[in-house]
Amino acid sequence: MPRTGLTAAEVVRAGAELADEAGFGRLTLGMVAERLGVRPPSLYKHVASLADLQHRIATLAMREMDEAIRDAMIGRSGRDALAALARAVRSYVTAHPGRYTATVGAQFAGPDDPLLAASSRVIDSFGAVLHGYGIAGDDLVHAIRTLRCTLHGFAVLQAGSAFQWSDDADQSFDWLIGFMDRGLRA
Amino acid sequence: MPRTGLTAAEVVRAGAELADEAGFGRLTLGMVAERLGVRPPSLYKHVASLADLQHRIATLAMREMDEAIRDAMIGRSGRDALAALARAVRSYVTAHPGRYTATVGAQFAGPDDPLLAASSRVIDSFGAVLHGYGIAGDDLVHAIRTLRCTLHGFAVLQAGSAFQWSDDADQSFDWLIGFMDRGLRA
DNA sequence: GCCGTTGAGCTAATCTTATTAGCTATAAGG
DNA sequence: CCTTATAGCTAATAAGATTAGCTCAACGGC
Repeated sequence: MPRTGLTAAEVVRAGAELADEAGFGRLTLGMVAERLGVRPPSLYKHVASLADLQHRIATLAMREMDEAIRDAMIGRSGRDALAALARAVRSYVTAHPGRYTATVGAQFAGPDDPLLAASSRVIDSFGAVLHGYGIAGDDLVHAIRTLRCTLHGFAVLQAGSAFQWSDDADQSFDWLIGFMDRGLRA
Repeated sequence: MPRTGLTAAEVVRAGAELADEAGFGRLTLGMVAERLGVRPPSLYKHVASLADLQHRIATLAMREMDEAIRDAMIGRSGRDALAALARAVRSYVTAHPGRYTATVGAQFAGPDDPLLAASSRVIDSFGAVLHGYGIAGDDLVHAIRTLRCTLHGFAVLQAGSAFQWSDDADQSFDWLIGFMDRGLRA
């Protein structure tokens, strides 16, 4: 019984990879265990349940996406920042559809939920973009929600490969960015 | 063994109601069977599997939403039509979160899939709105996709009750409509 | 009104997966 | 070297989907 020296982080990583490969909805603890070379019950030493693993994958996704967004937005503002943010989201979701899907149904467990913290950081980047558009006050919260809806909608459809977007996907995405840019100019 | 006289439509209806009540992700054949007063295996005389039931619920949702949208849009054009469409979607998703969620991961089974037909009719309404904005040609397909992303994003968040939107939800939704209206004016 | 056929609904059984209980031996600290 | 905490294991339970095969109610033809 050689100790594998597993950590919770490795379990979540394996789960995230499998979610991307097989689809979040098809993720099972058996798959994760096999990938890690252990038996399914052993995973319970690191995560509390399948639901817990799913929640951790969502948290990982939010953190990774936050980082990708921040990297992409450095030194940009206005429409340039908006486009960078949107493209970062698109890249992340395309590369990690399973992880993004984990965030879709995820609920915050409480005020200390790390998923909440990660989500808030992403929202902060939305706010930063809107700052460049001179949006503030009451409008700010409405605009943040609006931006979130739009990008989330794109991301959900992308993650579910619901797009039949033939070869003009890039053009449509550019159109989407222009659409948001116009919409944010009051 | 009194024959219940069940039909596939009734099974789907019961499934849709339960999805709205308990959450799409928690829907089980056992729940549906109990609601209908039969044993779980009996459902297989009407639907092929749980996945089939889920797909049929998605189809029902698309049809119902299509009808709601068409009713709401009658005699309207331009921003008025856009607002009517958006509000119809919002009403439907609020009333039927489980059914809408069924549409999220749904895939088209083929060119004859009734879900495809129902979805196409909804998309037609999107096109009708855009017609009022004078959008045509190459832009039309991009604008349809953009509108779909935005409304789908809102709907997914609404269905998942991911909004903490306190009491200013209506204002935010109005802002969303204004945002789309501005974005569609080229 | 009687008879045969169809199929709706049933019970029993199988399979997959999540999850718990309880054991064991490894690795780390003294 | 010895103690102890615990990672990982096997065995067992439970929920849920699904299949096999039975039975009898309803319907059409006579």
